[in-house]
Amino acid sequence: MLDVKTLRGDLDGVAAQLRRRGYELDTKRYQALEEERRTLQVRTQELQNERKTRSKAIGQAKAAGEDIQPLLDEVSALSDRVSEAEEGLAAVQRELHEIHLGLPNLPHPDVPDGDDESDNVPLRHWGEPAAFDFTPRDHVALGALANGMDFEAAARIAASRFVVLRGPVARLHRALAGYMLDVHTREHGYEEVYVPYLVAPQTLEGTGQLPKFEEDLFAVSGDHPLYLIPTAEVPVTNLAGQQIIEAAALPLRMVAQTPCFRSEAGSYGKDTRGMIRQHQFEKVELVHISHPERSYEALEELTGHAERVLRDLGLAYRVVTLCTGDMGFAAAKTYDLEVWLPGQQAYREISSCSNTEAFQARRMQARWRNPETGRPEPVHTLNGSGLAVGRCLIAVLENYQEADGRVRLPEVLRPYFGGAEYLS
RNA sequence: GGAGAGGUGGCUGAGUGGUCGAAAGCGCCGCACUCGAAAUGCGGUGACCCUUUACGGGGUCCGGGGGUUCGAAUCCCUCCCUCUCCGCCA
Repeated sequence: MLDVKTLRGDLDGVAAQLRRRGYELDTKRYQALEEERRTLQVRTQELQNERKTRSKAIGQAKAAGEDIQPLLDEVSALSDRVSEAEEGLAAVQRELHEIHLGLPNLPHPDVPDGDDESDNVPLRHWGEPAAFDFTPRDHVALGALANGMDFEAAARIAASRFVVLRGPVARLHRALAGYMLDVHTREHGYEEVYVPYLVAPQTLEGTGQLPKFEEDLFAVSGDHPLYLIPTAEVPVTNLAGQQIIEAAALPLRMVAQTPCFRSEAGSYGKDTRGMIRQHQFEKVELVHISHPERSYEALEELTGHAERVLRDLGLAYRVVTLCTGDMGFAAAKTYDLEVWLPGQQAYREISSCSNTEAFQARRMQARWRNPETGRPEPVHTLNGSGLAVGRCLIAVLENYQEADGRVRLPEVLRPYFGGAEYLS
């Protein structure tokens, strides 16, 4: 949610910034609604004040043993007028609130303009795409070779866009997640958290998935309206929701490994082969709850923490700054990490690190106490994959394959395999 | 799943349908006392929103929602949550 004070004070400025990311705000309608709201609110509060004062007087008169009937007659109609005013105000406020919930975040000034991913700006590279003296297989072929990746079984017991991993491949998957958690908790100072995978609608509203993107989610049938989380960002960031955090406690850094569930509606033709785009995948997620003035330093740090994993694994990657048109709804600035996949001869997204500034914090009322003002103010929230485990599995398989189809293990993963050099 | 108890400010915990955003204690902040600290005394100390250049003024909030009433923390309905006992279970 944007700051309503900014919206009121600089509506055209806000509209211009939203236009950068392709969002057209109807400023005339907004202005009109806002004026209506102001009038109604002032009027409503006056009426409430009158009712309060008069009711108090009745109480006093009664206590004094006076006849209160004349007073009662006098206020009899007032109550209805108050309710009427309250309802009118509530309706306008609901309408404004809906608009507010639908507005995407403002892009940071540094974010390049653009329409889609082709306008993203590469920032830096690390490592060189692996050279093979044979034609590298993709992960589907490698997985089949090891009898460790079974899409048919998954389709049989669930649906397409699921996978069953077996044996060494399943173990590699677990090792990757374990390794990431170990690095982030031991060396980067994150607190490991275990969170619900089903969350309430207001939680998804807090991070921005609802109300606009319900079609991307899986809802669960039952007595409670619950959704499967599309990312651990949702439950973990919301841990700060409805809280007032003392300044000394900032920043909070949390890491969680969770499955992520996405309906992938609207991506029917895309990445149908293999594990690239699944309805369920595992991710190790990093979340920062930051002091507002330090959130951009935090974004660099967080991105660095995700990069660290790729470097440790010896995987070539690049960092790109997303353009205004490719950024997520809640983000003010996003870096994507793209790993080299020999099977596709392309860099593919493996992590996305964003600063949402106060956008999510306002929605979920995540605040800190500013010692300078003594008042609660919104924190800044950041999140990033550190990393997407499924895609990381693909990257390791494809980058570490040898001519005979065997897969060598990156040094840092060998302790998770009893020191073995090869996956088996 | 069955039976019962309860959800009040940072915490503990009072609260009669009427001047209650709410006693008291603790905690925290300021001041006084002190060389300093402790103890003590005095004062202050919730969130959200509207309005105002400012000083200030006003409204809402006692788990959520709805109702009764001139007036609801207090009465009624409903949902959620917590605790205790029983059952069941990883």
